[in-house]
Amino acid sequence: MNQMVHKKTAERIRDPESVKANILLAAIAEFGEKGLAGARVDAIAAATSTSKRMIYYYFESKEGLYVAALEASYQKIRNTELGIQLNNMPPIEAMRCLTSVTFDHHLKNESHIRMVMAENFNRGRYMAQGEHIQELNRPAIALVRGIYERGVREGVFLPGLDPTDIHESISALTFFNVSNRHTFGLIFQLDKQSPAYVAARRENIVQMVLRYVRKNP
Amino acid sequence: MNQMVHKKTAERIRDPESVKANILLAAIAEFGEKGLAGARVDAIAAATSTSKRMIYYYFESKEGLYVAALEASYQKIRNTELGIQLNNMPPIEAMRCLTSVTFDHHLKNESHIRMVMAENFNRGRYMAQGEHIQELNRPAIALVRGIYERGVREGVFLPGLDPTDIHESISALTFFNVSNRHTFGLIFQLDKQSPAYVAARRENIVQMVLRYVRKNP
DNA sequence: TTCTTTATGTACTGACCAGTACACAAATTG
DNA sequence: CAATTTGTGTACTGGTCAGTACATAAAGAA
Repeated sequence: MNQMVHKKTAERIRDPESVKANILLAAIAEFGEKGLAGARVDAIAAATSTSKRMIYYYFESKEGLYVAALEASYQKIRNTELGIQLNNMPPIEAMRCLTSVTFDHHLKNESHIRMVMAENFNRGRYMAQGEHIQELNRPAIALVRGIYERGVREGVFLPGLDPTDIHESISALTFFNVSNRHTFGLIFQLDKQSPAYVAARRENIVQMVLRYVRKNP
Repeated sequence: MNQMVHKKTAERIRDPESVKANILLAAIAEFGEKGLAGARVDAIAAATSTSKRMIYYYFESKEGLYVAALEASYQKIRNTELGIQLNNMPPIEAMRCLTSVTFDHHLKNESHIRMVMAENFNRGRYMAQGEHIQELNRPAIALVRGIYERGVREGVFLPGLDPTDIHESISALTFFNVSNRHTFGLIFQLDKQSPAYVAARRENIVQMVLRYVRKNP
């Protein structure tokens, strides 16, 4: 056996909440980079200011940590979301703005996109275990619905469309632009990072959404 | 040491090509299910009619097998592709048909979708090593371009659009419908497998594409 | 103060798993 | 027919890694 040598000095100051938050940040980075199977608990521990022991103390298991990290990632993205006021724009402008901002938002948050990719690869097994991830996302629909219904009332949007469906299309187009850029870029020899490409693609997606919802003049 | 007991009877018949093909099928299944990091070479071996030894004999390493499986998956999908003739339809019908068939094709080939998801999660690192994956996909663009240019000539499509961009949008909408159905379905409480949902979503995507390319009457 | 609960660090273990050593058989070539 | 090349199976190994045993300190309760 050997002697444990603990620092008696250096006054370990306790702060459970910040330790947990610290672990979660490292976990999001690692899981986002490597996925559930590829991630290493030791690597996460090394990236924290604490030890592997604490990961198991607070999160039980690698899977437990993954669920918490997934939830934290959704929480984080929710907080940094669209601070813009769309209600005082005319509906068409608002829809254009929403789409364009969503496009940029996805581009700027690759790490979250990768968490979502990873979880879909797991067929949503772990997200189903998270308690309140679902509510975190509902507001997105409310946003689209608000704009859409206003547009219908004002007679500029085609009635009878489904806001959830519109949201899904916006998500699909903007998410894929980040998630699949590697294979797509390789196959079609596109530099998907170039400002010219990004600007063109953003505008094409905006047009696609607008032509879908707009009532023909 | 111990004695190797080989069957001298039972006449091992050699057929390298079919052994390789057999391994690749098992590899696509395993990598598609678990991803590169999650896949187990032993599991792949167990699913073949041969042994782990042969995997290393023919493919060098787990990564080597992964690259080959990815390529084989693209090859496979290419072979089962759209056998329909679109050239004798009017452009609008042809575009509707292409989109709708692509939608169903993606739904029917989850395994390939998952390989592509996995590879994008790897940031395309391995696909870049494959020799001819890229050419395998070019025909898809040619198809869209053909229909689009015909539509422009006949005056029913808006000129000035980019066929690659149209293809990307069709891919995004139909790919996302499969790739992200788990998280999306969970968040918005949709039964994305129900025939009613599938039919509605297919039609909405078709409309979205058509309204994008069509010249307004 | 003493007891209990909460929080923390270090070193280890046992399972798992990519890759290999060894043996050898079947086909091919000379 | 050798001799060589190609193909195949079995059993093992060395490293990796999720999870834990043990020890103990800080904070709070009694």
